[in-house]
Amino acid sequence: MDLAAPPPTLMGINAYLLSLSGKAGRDRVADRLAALGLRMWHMSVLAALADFGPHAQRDLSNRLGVDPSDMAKVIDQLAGLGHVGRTRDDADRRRVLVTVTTSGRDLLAQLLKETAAVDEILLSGLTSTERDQFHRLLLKVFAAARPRP
Amino acid sequence: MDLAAPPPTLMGINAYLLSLSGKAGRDRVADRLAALGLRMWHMSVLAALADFGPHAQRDLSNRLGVDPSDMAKVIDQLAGLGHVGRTRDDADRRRVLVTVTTSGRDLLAQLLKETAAVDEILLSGLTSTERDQFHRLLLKVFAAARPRP
DNA sequence: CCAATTTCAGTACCACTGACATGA
DNA sequence: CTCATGTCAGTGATACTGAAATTG
Repeated sequence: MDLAAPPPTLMGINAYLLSLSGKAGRDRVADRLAALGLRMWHMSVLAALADFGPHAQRDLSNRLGVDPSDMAKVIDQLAGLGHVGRTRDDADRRRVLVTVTTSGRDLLAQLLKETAAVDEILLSGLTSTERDQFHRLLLKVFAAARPRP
Repeated sequence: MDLAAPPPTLMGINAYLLSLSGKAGRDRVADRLAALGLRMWHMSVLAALADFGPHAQRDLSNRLGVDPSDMAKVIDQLAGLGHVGRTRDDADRRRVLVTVTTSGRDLLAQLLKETAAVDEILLSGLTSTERDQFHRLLLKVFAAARPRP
């Protein structure tokens, strides 16, 4: 008996496979980003700002599904490194307008290379056609899994 | 601008999609199992015992990728509920032989129904053909993601 | 004496909760 | 006064670390 083989019963459960594959992927990304003192949320914030422009801090939390309490720390660190700028909104001075800097865009490009390398590992067993299929289906699963009302 | 839309840049990263979808699936399973006072590892242990027969505790840890320190607690709880039996191995008295009981098998069947319900949610956006495709590809991704030497 | 297995206590990390200050 | 926003300290769950006890 192969003592390393996973139980066939569990291999039939998509939630189980998804959960462990996701954790493995997250850990691999985390390892690579830890060398830069960053985590996945830092990349998410930079991507949201690059894609959609300046955000109020709360809008960033909503879009990325991150707790506002944690978002404060992430923005703090990115601002300290000069990757984002933080200015009070003149129209509504409760709001903090967060914008990405040039160095932030450069950092994002670097982080995307790291995640691409992880993707290459995760999808190493798939052909080019299968990778396209998987990504297309995973987007649908992501959309169905996300809503947590 | 849709303030809820996720950044397109992130939607291109499989590791990101996998990580969040996996977490969402794990949370949904956890919610359903929490009502029974159980977690995903309890189900994993029962499945391994049902599929492969009795295990030494350490072999269970290796097969499922769970820390031996945590496995002790999981086995303790399952034994307390009468779902597994624990006996010292006569051949090597350092080892504890864990076996699944009838009530353990019944519990496993019940837990599998819960995970099937979660799978139904996660795959709700996919056709029958797409579900087969996704599961087949996810198995390959799982195999590539698992090894953490 | 050294290695393997199980067990326990302590640590680190992450996500969330609740309370507070500021401002609309 | 009320509501929204941002900030901070604390909590709970999870995973790992290190050491002790038992046995080979």
